[in-house]
Amino acid sequence: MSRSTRLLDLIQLLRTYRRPVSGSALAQRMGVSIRTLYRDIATLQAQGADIQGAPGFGYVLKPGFLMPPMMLSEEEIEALVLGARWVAARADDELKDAARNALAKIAAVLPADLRHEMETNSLLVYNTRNLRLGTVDFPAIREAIRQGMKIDIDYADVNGQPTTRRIWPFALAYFEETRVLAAWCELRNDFRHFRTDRFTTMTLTGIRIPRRRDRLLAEWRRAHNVTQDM
Amino acid sequence: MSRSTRLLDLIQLLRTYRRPVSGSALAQRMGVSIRTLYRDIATLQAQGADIQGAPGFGYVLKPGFLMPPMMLSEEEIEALVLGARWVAARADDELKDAARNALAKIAAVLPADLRHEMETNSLLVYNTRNLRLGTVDFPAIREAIRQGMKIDIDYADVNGQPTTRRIWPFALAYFEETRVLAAWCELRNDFRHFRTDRFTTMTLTGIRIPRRRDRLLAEWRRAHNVTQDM
DNA sequence: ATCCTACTGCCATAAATTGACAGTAGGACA
DNA sequence: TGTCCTACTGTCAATTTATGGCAGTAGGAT
Repeated sequence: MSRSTRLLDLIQLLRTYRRPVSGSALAQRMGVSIRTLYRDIATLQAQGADIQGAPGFGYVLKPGFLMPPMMLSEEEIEALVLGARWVAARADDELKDAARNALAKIAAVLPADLRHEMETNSLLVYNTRNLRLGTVDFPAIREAIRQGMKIDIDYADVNGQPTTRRIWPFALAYFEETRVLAAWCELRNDFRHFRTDRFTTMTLTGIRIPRRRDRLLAEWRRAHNVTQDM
Repeated sequence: MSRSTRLLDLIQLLRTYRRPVSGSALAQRMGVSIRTLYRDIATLQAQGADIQGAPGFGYVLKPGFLMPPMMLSEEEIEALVLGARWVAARADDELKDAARNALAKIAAVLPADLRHEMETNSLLVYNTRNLRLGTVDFPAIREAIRQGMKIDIDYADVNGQPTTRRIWPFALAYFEETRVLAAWCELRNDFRHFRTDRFTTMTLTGIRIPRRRDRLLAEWRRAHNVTQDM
């Protein structure tokens, strides 16, 4: 048996256990040495499997590695597909792929009739307006927001010279034709909004933002009286 | 990338396609030679994946492969939430609720860390343009499309009197400020587009459309040379 | 203290993966 | 009919990866 099929089998085997299993038991079931079993576990963990092991205990696969079956109503499917299509039409390529992949994964765990509903959904999105986005690397921005990392940008203000600022990005707002990065600005020591088409450069610093993203977002909402109820 | 992770990725890639894909396209996406791609396909088939391939066509993955998809990635969650927020901001109330419910159902199957990611996602959607939608009952339109039911509308054409038409709606297109219903018009015996803000009345007839929605959509796409790749 | 277990490093051997090239074949289309 | 796009197979040499064994560390339960 090749290693790749063995890894798939190992996941399935782990899924059948509710209580911890020892590595040697798994190794015996898979017909490999204990050393190889440890390597297989490590590989699966590297791929995102939440396998917990403790000395003297054994292994358990925490749920959340594979998608469980789901039920959605027809209208919920319509909403998801429509939203994903807007993302595909309007966001960057990486997010577009992510939307496609998300729908495909959801479709795979829906019952057949709903999957058909999803595939033949006919709510379409067309955009006629041009986006003015600048040359910014949006995946990098989203990454920085997710990871809570400071970034440096050169920003051309409306009335003034371009300035270099270190900011703490926490939200990205999608408007019809532009996108605006909401951040805490170290230069101004306050919240500031940056239109992405006015960036000239952007550098990830790798420095952690000392505040939690959701806290910054909540504070910013209070400060600007902005609400978005989803 | 190791072969085992590549095989998993390949399944997921195949899941995102509904139409046949050529082996060379897949090979390019996966970053391997065509020869290796053929070997990977063969390996997956040997493990039970129902991948159908035909010379001159490409490959399709039939649903129902034993292995459920991997859990959603952070980026996929971002894409779904962003899309749902656009729906919530831009669609009718029923669809907005549906989007919210869909996210809740998805959140319910996510592991804790990803659920947190979903809840604190900070890609926002703001719309400044006004919608010109008329007084149409959008849930009823969507229902008619889903069920494949004819409807009667009074439509004020640009250059002429309002006319009453019986139409076969099969798609609803979301533009920035308007929505357009694509339908087969019994009056003109051809495809026609109806801006929803030019309807004065709309009546569900309860009469079945004698053609399948996806067929109408495909024919309309051919006739108008429209593509939407999701 | 001791037992069961997870986990790591190292190493020599064995096995697999890979890309390249050449070639066969099936279906669509002109 | 011929041409094009594609699936698919065989072979081979170079490279990469997998494997088992062994020695050793460490954590937790009794």
